[in-house]
Amino acid sequence: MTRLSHSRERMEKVPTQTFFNLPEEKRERIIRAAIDEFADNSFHQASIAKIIEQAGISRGSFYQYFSDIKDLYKFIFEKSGQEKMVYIYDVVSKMNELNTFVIMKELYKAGIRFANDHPKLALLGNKLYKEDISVRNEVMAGLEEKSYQFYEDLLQKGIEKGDVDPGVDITIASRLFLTMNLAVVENFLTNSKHDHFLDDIEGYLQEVDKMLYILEHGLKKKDYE
Amino acid sequence: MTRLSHSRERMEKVPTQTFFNLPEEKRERIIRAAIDEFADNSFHQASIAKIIEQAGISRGSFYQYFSDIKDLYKFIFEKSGQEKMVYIYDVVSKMNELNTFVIMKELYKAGIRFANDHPKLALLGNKLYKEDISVRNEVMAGLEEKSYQFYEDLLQKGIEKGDVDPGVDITIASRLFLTMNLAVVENFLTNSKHDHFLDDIEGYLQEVDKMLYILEHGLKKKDYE
Amino acid sequence: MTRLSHSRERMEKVPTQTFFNLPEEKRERIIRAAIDEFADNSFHQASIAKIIEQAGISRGSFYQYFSDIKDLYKFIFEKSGQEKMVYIYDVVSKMNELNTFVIMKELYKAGIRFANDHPKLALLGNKLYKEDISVRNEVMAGLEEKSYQFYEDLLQKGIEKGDVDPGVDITIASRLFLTMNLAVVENFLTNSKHDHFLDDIEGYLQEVDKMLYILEHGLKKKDYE
Amino acid sequence: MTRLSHSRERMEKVPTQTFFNLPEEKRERIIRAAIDEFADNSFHQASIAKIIEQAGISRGSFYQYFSDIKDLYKFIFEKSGQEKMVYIYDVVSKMNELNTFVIMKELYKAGIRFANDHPKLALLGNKLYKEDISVRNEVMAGLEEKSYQFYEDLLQKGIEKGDVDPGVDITIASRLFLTMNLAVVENFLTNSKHDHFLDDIEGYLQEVDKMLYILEHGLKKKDYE
DNA sequence: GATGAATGAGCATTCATTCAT
DNA sequence: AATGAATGAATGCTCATTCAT
Repeated sequence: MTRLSHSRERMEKVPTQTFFNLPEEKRERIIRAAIDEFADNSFHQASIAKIIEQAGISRGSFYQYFSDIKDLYKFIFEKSGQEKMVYIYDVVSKMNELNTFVIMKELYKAGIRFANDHPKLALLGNKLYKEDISVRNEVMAGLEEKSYQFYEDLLQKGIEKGDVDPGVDITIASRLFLTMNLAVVENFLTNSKHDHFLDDIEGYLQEVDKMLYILEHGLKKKDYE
Repeated sequence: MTRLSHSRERMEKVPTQTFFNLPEEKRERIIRAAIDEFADNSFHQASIAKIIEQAGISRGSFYQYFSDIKDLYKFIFEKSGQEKMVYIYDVVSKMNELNTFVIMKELYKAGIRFANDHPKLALLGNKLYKEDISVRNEVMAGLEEKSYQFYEDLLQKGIEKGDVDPGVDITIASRLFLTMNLAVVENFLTNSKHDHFLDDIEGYLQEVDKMLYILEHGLKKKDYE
Repeated sequence: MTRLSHSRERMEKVPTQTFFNLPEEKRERIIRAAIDEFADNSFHQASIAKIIEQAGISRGSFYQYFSDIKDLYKFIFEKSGQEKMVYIYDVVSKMNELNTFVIMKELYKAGIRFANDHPKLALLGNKLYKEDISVRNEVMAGLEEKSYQFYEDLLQKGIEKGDVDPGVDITIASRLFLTMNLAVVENFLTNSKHDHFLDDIEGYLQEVDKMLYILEHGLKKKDYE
Repeated sequence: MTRLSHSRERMEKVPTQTFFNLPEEKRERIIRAAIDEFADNSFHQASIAKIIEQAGISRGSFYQYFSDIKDLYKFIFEKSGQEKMVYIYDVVSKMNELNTFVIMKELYKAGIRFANDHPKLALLGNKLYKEDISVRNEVMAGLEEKSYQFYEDLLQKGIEKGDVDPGVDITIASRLFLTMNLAVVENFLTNSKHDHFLDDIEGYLQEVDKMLYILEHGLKKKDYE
């Protein structure tokens, strides 16, 4: 199990070096076409034909850059993750100073901003979470675990700081947190497409507040009220 | 002429009458094959070829029973819904008497029991919620709205009963509730497949309790502790 | 060659006696359905499925009445021919007395009236003339020859009477005559469908006169004018 | 970006560029197979399977050349039209000088010669005129009108020249002319297939003369004779 | 490195015909 | 005599992948 790395060593680079040697303009065209296709279709529905057509490259070239469509999917997904990191990073850097629920709110906000600036990347990412576990495992390759770990750490620190109820199950809470995050982004994307009430992103963030209120305080009526 | 109108009056049934005229054993075989296929594949991935092969019927026969694969999908989904209702009904009948959070818990439990007894049906139902909105609309035909309405009513009554914090946004909470329910079932199915710690369903229900604890009390540390 | 009748003797009746034993209402329903289908579709496009559906009979029954769709086609075509005869008969009975070109005109008129009263039968008949020679031979079984013979006789008598130019080739003229007749009916059916200028059939007959004028006098400018 | 627009500008060609890039021998094989199939079958009866089998190409290749069978049909029909033009052109170039009935005769002769040299193309063309109006419109796309216009112009000029009886209805006469032309070619093809009396095309042209005699002088007995 | 033609297994769907009841 | 379920060959079409140039 520790020797997973063994099989990795022998793998060819994906995408191939050829792809990275491409003039940037062309490489970008391919990436853009792939993003469009993966944002519009599920992994299995996505078609190489559409991508190469929109990118304006030949069928043969595609296979010189990627061994199959999964390679491309992985690559795009990783790129998207890096892009998202830019939005998350600010929050992470302040994780120790701030109150846990403030951090949560900021994380949600970061997610919304990312979705606002890069709707297709956000869509694509959300789509992946709906894929079959087998697809997810192949494409994300353990990255999902990392996400959970991140949220678990956040909650653990929250307990230590005295913000979070130590009675909660951290594993479960982290899953809940991630699920809600996805739902929030999905909801945002749906609404922004139909463009009602979304002239300003701030308005939408208020909706998010309501959801976070529930996450923070629960649904139960407070006795002291 | 009277005859003609007779046959005309009969609405085109889906599946066809032919299907219902089949000997039960054969009909069941087809249903089982369809459930297997839809539990393993997304709507678009599911293939008629696999279904007829497993069911042991001819290509032509399939089309004498169903006008296309969507018909079959719809039929299976409705059947699944009816089956699930059996599990839900008990809870619904006691909805007025019980505390809202107890009801929620019972609803989650019912979902788990359904998933335990009919894992493939549960899987298939969960899969549908991950399909594209267009697929969902075609197959569910507004049933999704009904689900949300059900939860909204539950919460509204909860507020009236004094169980639920009137400050929460009901729409958002109901979505959260449904999303979590799906996540719970998905989690159960995943774990029960890998069969660790799930020798008894009761053990798993304790996990659910933890999730519901969060939903009820939130993540925030209680000051009065 | 004279013994064609030999192979005929051993043939089973088409349609079967069973068909003729049917209650008239049902038999008519089948005939009507067949006419509709054959008026809308070419021989090869016509589908048994549509006919039995519209007629409200079972698949099995169809094959108890007709050995295949060709049988039905033949039967319908013959019936149509008999119906048309009703319109032609008047003219034929006066063939000896009248001027040949008057007869021609009356024949065209009879064709138009038949098409007006039974548009579907006329359509179906015209369609048959557009079918492949192989289809035509199978379905009409020499009836086409009879038509030509009829026109040839008419022209021959016309020559004898002194109406028709004895210099014309009768065989060719009869073909021309039949072709034009088909064109006239087709034109009528097309126009009556789009229903302009066809409130009265008389208006249309004037158009026919123009065509017959050409047939009678030719296109050449008359010197004595 | 300039690249992208480049590929976009290129209209989608039918057949595709791929088809035209093919080695001539292969392209010819496909064309020949298509002509055979369309000469033997109606538009709806014609099958891709037969064409690719005879042409010796794969199913997939077919769809790389043509988007569907209609594309191929159109292409073959246009090619056939161009080929026919070669035969017509001589006559057209002399249209002003010659007597109208001489032109007609030459046009008929050109049609026969075309049918003699390219019997399958002629057959296929004739077949198309028998197709449903919907098929004709899709494939010919208004070309039919042009044919009628051509004949109408011929007749109009004939009247002006003093050749043609100004009393005739040009529209009707042009239709008659086209219909007869089709009948003549059809007749020729039928006879040449059964190969009696057609050892020399000249013999057949005499038959045509007889038909044109009728078209010119009409069927009526000339009084001045 | 780039190309794009070739491939064939795969898909859903239709249909005339048979045959046991 | 009537039924209608079963069949499977045939249809058009898509697609990821290979490979010679």
